[in-house]
Amino acid sequence: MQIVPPVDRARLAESLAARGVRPTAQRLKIASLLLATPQHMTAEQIIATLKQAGTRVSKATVYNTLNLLAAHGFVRQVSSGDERALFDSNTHPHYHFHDLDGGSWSDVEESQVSFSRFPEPPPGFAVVGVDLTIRLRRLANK
Amino acid sequence: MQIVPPVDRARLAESLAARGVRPTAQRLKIASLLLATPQHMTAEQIIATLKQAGTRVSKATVYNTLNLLAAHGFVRQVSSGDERALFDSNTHPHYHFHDLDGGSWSDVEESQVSFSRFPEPPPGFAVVGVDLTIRLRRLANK
DNA sequence: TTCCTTGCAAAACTTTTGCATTAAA
DNA sequence: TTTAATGCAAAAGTTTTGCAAGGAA
Repeated sequence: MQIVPPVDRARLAESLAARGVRPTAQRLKIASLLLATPQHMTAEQIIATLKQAGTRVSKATVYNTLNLLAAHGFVRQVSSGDERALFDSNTHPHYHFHDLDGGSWSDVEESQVSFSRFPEPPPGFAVVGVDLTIRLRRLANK
Repeated sequence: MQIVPPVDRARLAESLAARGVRPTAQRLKIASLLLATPQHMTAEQIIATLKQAGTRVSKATVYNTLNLLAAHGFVRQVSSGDERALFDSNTHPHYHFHDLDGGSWSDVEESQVSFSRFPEPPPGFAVVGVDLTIRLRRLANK
């Protein structure tokens, strides 16, 4: 199995450069892998996937790159509830389903949720984001 | 400053025993500290607070106790978004404000939020919980 | 050249575990 | 006395950092 990310490397390189991020080979590999589809991956999964594809990128570089991509808004870091950080390639506003049995995450489009009542932020504060995670369990099929 | 938790130790001991949890001195100290008011603490904060009050409880015991209390529903573990786990002494259904500048967390009552649109879980799954975190930033006071 | 990035190993952190000792039922 | 909990240190797991070597501007 070969990895052929449907991401335009040239365009990606431009985006990175436009933010002052030097588009190195390693960064392009990591970014195009993660951005290939809307998905959620841990650093470890990225390292494993790259290795499987014959690309060896050091752990330090993967972590540094993920933090860098997150800092510039190319990916979003999600609190997995477990121990390790998840990186989400969908940077549009959206929410999550979290399958507590299988551990997997999937996206819920923003339009699928609306609030008829929502609290005012405390004085002096502004709302800058809303994280909504819907926890799921598999139904017992009897 | 001395710690005098407004928690009835005898009643707390009963609650623990009722769940088959042996109410040891260390467990009562940790639980009464955390349950004194609705609050959010890390394991490290609990260790530090106990130490400041002259009580020395081992790290292992604090972690074990927090996991035990969480398993029995006396506290709830929250994904802090940072690295370390937060333990929330408010076990009623509720949501959170998270001050990204100060790092502090506060509660939002369940009644403060309602949904006029909410997604169906995928087939074969049931919704077992909803985590909502409203991220805040301090307004620039010009 | 000069500055930035990579990779490796080691360090830092948080949390868990093994095991002898101690406390609770 | 029997079973379970504590404390210590060491282990485990994830993420960061220091630094020499390599690559881009």
